[in-house]
Amino acid sequence: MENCFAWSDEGKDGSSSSSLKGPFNYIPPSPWQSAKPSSSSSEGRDSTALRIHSEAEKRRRERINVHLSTLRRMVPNSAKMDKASLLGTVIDHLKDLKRKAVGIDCSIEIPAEFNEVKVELVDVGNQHEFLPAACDDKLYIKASVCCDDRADLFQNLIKAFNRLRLTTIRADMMSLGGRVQNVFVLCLKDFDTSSSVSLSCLKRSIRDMLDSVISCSEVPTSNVFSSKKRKSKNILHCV
Amino acid sequence: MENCFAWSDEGKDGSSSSSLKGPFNYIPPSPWQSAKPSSSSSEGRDSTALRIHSEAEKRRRERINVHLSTLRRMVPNSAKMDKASLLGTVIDHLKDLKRKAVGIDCSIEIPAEFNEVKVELVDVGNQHEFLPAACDDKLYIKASVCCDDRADLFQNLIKAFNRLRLTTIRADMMSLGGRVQNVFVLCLKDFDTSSSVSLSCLKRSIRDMLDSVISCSEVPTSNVFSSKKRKSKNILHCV
DNA sequence: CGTAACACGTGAGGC
DNA sequence: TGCCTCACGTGTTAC
Repeated sequence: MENCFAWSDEGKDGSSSSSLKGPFNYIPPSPWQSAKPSSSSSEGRDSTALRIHSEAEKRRRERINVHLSTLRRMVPNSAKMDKASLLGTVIDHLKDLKRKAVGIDCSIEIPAEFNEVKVELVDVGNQHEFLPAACDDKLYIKASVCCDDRADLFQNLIKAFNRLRLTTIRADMMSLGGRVQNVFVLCLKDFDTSSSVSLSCLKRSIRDMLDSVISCSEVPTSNVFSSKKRKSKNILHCV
Repeated sequence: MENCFAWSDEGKDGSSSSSLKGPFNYIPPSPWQSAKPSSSSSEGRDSTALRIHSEAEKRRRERINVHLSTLRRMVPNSAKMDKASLLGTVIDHLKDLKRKAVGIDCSIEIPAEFNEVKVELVDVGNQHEFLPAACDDKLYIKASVCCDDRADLFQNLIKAFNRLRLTTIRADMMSLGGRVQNVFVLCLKDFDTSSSVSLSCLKRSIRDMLDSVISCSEVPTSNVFSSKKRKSKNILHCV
């Protein structure tokens, strides 16, 4: 329904068919002899110009709306939002992500007193609407553990990740008073997005694995960081 | 364009009133006696309705455009971009930041063979057009050093930051083969955005300070990480 | 009935 | 000149 007024679509033939345009009954100055290009053909040309103009405008609107739809897919809970609100939340997300991107929001926190294991999917974009953690056949997972510091903890965790075919992309760590908080970003490569693998099942496997690693009661022979080092780390992260 | 011919839309009142629309030269039925509400006021009411309708539409457009302007300020080089392209770059930035936010892009790299000091302002938003690193009177700076690992390096750096009244927000570190790469996010609080402080001067101060700290030739008594620890870190960051 | 949101076609102005 | 972008007013639909 691009142009319901496009009666003489190509406009080649002298179609007086054009007549009706607009809601009102007008005899719009139809191109009487459209075959004749010049002379008094300003009318026919105008209608053609108007047509291609409105079509171009439609294309422009569509281009914008496609991008808006993409943005709508990228920010959560934005379905049924009007355009202005959508852009508003996009702005908020952008600010938020800019702060996150440089670590200002300090997502890694002081190690808690109690042991804790967390596993969550990492939302990396828009490729898969209901599978936001997948991107380019890679699934990203964030796993964090908080427990007593042990010398072997770190490599045990890495080994366990490898056993689950998870690649460690990045690790943040913070140690304080014999407690340690580790945050890992893991990557599951060659992830088949069409498979019916249960993500919650995968998450549970990782969680169980982490639980077993940190509850493995080895002697806390020595902390990872020397006391001197730990002292300097105390200065850190207090913002 | 479902029904472009829907002139007698609701068809309630026999309003041919709506008449003027479109580009044709009509004397728009101005509210002759606007004081008189009813009677044969379908004309006046319609024109009033049309007016508030167009005003509301104008407000809606403005709301959207305000947000677009904000977005334009938030993404670089987007002045003089048309709306569609602007939204496209916003989408790209959003994807990019989402990846950065979770550390997938692994901005911290393997320590290089040569010593290196980098200082850069952190772009955190839109508050100040030509001062993107400032936000809520805070100036954020990212400083990274790459040098030989020494036991005292870390706290010396922290102390030096404190001397410059810089708060350490976050520290990433990676050690490999006796070399260390540290990345700090620093915050300069109560930053007066209206002052004529030269940012390049501030950056130079920080850079000079870092240079002097890492070139201070103390004996590399012991590395920060134990060899066991370093081994496990080698597994890391290889993606 | 009002209100709000959207798509549409069109005039204006910039290369 | 022609194409592109934008703002505008309007028709239409949904609550």
